[in-house]
Amino acid sequence: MVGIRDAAARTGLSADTLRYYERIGLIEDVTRDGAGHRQYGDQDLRWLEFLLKLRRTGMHIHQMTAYARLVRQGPHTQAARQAMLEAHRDEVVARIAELTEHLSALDYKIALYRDGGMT
Amino acid sequence: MVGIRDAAARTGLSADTLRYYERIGLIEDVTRDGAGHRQYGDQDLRWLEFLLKLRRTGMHIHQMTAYARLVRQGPHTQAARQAMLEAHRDEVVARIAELTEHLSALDYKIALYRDGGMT
DNA sequence: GTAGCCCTTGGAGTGCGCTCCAACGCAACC
DNA sequence: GGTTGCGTTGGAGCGCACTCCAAGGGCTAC
Repeated sequence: MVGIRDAAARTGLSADTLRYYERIGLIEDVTRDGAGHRQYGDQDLRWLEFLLKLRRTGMHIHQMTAYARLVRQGPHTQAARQAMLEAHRDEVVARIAELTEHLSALDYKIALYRDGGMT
Repeated sequence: MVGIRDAAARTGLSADTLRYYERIGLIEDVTRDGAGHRQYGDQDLRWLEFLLKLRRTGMHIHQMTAYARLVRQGPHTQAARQAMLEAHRDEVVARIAELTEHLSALDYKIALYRDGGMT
């Protein structure tokens, strides 16, 4: 069990963002210590790391809250969750393809500069 | 020479965005017809397509305006422009690597759902 | 000449994802 | 018991990249 400061340091999110994520329902209500301070367990940290992966691959916050809601609703939402992840996966694949394509254009332009062919 | 509507259609940007890009100095003042309407030439369209590539690879608007400013200043800024593009290229490569890495995590999770291993 | 349409402008508004703030609480240490 | 330090809350503010709006101008068709 770690405080919000440590949870922030471990996940790379800010303490403000952790509180924000809780507010919008991305994280289930975190347990509190005697002073009312949040205490994050291993499960919380793993969930946060997973959320961060979704976020860093461009999933929108509202989709993430939808996914989180499904998780909370229990095992009968597995198929829906799987479908969400698969749809997102396809978007990530497409994004990688787009970046790779534009990268060649960028490389081509850089080569022109290197050859002194640009004015 | 095409009007703003056609330029928007061809580049995939909106007419509003084209005017916005001009306002912030991303595009040099576009020539106008008798009625004061913008007319985009081939060179303008090629420049817009290049801007769009930078944008779609995650370059920030203010970096793009910096690049545009260098182009306007003439040939003696070639080295600076090349450096900007190379730095951006490195970011794109890093971004692709990150996406690819997170993609495996996503695939792993999807496989768990497929095997019925998730609750 | 008037209706319809597309364009112009400056400026305000929007949605996203945080980020910051003031006011306060509690616990520990001197 | 005062100070320090870390946390709490609700709500306001921010930066980005557009996006929309009202008011108006000019061309074309009828």
